[in-house]
Amino acid sequence: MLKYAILELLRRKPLTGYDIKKRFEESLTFCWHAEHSQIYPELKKMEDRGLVKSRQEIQTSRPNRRVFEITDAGIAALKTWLRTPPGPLKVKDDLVLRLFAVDMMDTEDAVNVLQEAKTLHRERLNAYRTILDRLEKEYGHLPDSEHASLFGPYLCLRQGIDCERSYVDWCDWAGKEFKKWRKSGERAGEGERVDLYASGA
Amino acid sequence: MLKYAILELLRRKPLTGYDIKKRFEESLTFCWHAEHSQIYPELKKMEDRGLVKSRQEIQTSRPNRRVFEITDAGIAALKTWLRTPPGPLKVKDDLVLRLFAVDMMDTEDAVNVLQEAKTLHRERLNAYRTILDRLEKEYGHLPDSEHASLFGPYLCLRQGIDCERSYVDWCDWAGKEFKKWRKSGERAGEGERVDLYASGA
DNA sequence: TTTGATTATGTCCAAATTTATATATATAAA
DNA sequence: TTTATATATATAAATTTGGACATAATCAAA
Repeated sequence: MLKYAILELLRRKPLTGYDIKKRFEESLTFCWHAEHSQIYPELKKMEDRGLVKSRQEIQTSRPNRRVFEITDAGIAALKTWLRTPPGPLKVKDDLVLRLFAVDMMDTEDAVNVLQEAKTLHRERLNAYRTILDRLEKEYGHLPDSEHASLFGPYLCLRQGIDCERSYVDWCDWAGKEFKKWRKSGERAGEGERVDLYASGA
Repeated sequence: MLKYAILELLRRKPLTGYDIKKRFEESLTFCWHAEHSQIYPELKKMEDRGLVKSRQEIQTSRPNRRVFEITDAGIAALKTWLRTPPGPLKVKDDLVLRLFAVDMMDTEDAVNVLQEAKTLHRERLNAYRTILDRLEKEYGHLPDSEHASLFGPYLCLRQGIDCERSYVDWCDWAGKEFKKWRKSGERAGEGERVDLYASGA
């Protein structure tokens, strides 16, 4: 799928691998993620298959950049993909997974982890809001804009914003709830092992 | 990390690979995902390293089950991991990624995709709510429960619930917004290509 | 003013993870 | 009769991660 994520970016503007990586980080973290060591080879493969084409830009101060541009074949491939049914959403959330076993954690560790998560997600939230605000300022109220290609980002950024806000709120709530719980005297590892599921299954 | 996700489940109760897969699907989709073709080999590796141990249960009607149980070494490994800082959250959301290019999609396709997404996420939402409700019925108000190991799930399920509810709402909103937009006459592919970012970068 | 961190570009490779598929068997439910 | 559930094994292919290696400017701190 990485291929299509890249095509969606290139459709808007020619970019280098470096740019693509940054955009994933800055504005698409709520729906995609890739390391640069994956992006560069992928671009190469895509070029071999004619989905993108590239040109070197010679620079003196910085390493030369290779700028990739989408081709007609790339646009066609993107359109085809858009018609295939989406697969399941996959999440790997290290933090929430840890908190599942919060009763085994030191109070300090748990509080820190929640605090850091809150910071991270608030930053993302702000980043998305900033982008959306700027778009609205530059192009007017988005659903009415003449720039059809901005409508998708308008929808998606809102998903990111909603999602991040709910995450931030949850961090707050969970932190408070946890502190109360610890104060009220529960100790790590106490109680029998209990399963989450009713019947033997 | 899969290893730790598994340990978190086994800590509560011995399970087969099949059980583990089901639990991921039923109650942890908002923070973890793995196929059974990944789970079984992982369990084997974990057994080699002494993190879990297993026994065969002979069955006549069904294939024999191999039930895995966490060892002391497994618990120790889990505790150690809990003290390491969480890495970044990674999401691959096929659907949202598609919608980024919603201006290239047929109206019908887009509406369908949003509709299906809504159904899926509402199902998950209900599943999480059901689990939480049952836990509260069985063990009382969770933060006050004597079962310390339920406090983590209490926090995490709420994260899942918040997150899914926000997703469901967004599907509704996005669907309406999209229909309005299409009615108001914007046509696919219209307008110049516009970049999401201000400065050349 | 030297030192270190960050940004801007990438390449390359090994290792680990993950997916996709095929193969089994047997019951029960639709 | 097909599909779903329960229970796995096996293997190839693809994806993804993590880290090392480059280079050079700029920016901030000591």
